[in-house]
Amino acid sequence: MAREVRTRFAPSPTGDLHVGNIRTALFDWAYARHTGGKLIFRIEDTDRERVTDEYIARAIETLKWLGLEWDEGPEVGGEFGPYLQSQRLDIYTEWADTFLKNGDAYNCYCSTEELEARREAQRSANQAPGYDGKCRNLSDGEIEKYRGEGRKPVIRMRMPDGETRFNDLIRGEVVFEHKYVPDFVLMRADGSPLYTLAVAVDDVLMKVTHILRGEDLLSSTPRQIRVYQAMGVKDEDFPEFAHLPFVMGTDNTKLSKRNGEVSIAWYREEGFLPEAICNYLALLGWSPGDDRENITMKELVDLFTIERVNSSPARFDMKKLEAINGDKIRALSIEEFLKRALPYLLKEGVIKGEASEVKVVRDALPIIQERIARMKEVVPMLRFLFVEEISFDQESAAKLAESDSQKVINTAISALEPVSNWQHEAIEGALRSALIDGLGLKPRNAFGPVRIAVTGSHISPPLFESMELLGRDRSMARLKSAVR
RNA sequence: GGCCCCGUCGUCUAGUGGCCUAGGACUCUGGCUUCUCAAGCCAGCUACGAGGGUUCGAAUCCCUUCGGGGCUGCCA
Repeated sequence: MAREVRTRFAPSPTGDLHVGNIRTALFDWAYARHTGGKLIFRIEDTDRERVTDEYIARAIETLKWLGLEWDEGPEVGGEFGPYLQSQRLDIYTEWADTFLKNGDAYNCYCSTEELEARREAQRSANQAPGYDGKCRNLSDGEIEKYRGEGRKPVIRMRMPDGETRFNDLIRGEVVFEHKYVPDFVLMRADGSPLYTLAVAVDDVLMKVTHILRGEDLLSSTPRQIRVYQAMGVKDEDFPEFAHLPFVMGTDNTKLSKRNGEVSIAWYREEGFLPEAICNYLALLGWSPGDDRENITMKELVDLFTIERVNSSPARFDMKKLEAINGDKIRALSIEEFLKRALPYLLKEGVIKGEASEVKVVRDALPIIQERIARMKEVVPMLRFLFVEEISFDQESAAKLAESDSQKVINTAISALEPVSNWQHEAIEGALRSALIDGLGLKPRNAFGPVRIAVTGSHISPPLFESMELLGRDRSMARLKSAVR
């Protein structure tokens, strides 16, 4: 009875994969891994006007970056391929013909304009809009007449009377009366299949056992089930459905550009770690059941069950993602941190990638590791180490020009001249005795001007370590050039 | 309009009739620490949408209601 679990992630890449897509992919992946089953990655590109090769390639890249490896699909193949629906057109045609032959489906000659007009009439008569079944039982004469007019038919599925009842793993039993499920189109007049046909055929042929997908597809489920039935699949062989709650934007509307970035590519550029994105997304609609929140991918796999998935929608919260990202960054080893930080520094031109630069970066990472929430922040944090001339923002420049600041810097220069052992302890010792003990300043007022002179900003990594990393010559030069 | 789904702190959630004077995390506020910024630590604010039942007892069960969302396509 225990058939192997086979889940599938089947996006229709009409753009970059977004937060909602990935949350679904993550759950599909986690469930497959948890059960020791297989994850199938299938591209739903029956609408080739909107799905491009470029988007498909980016979707593949994004999943790989996140570490959501699939067992069957593009690049890896599998015995039930091909995994691009655009390459399976013959299969859909064949099934549509079978449905036609068996009377489960019929040719519909209604034009788009006619349908729209009738829908409008239904609406104004306060009836539920939907196909009225006009072509369900056409006589030979009528068919002849339509053909004579040059009409090309679409293939429409016949919904029988009755109801569809299924057990959603997340929502429990759901019932749809067929009077609210009109006959739907399986194939366009040009012979191209629609989602409703392709998705059901593929799930059956690819032996998918569990369909985890967004709840927006909940009301299309009876149509899928209808296709299974027409294909002759037995009830007990139907896939199980689990409709995941939405991930929404902060303002309670669907997540979009308006209320938070959606594209995973953006999060990557910004410096969110893949494991942080997965960790956070896992918490949107699922929880491990105890107070744990910072979990690894392995723990997610171990703990993930559909039973623990929530049924109510979740709001996406950037702040919390950032908090988790910060935790993940702090958990990185220095080598790993370095590996992940380098691309950002390279991209912004902070370093060219020379070995000497990389060494400086490696030495600097420990002091900034707990100060950043996004990897991209390594750029402003470390830039001062690699520029010839530092620049000041207005506030810092003004602060530096104050006479108190000038006095502090002059004193600091004198105190630092004799320091030959340029280690942060020695630097700190010299500055403390000169500025705190000598001038009687509070640490804050003592080190502030020095910090600005050396790093260019009143916000920086720890001062003494920064000066050590910068080196004696450059540190002194910056102090001196800050004197007016 | 119709059908379907959903409803615990601002947000994500724990909670499946007594362990709940509702726990954790993020955010926010205050404090400690402190060379800035962070990190860390401590404290605080704040929730069972509403109304009826059932029960000795309800966030948990039932009904109604209100609110939010989805679908209603020759998109997926």
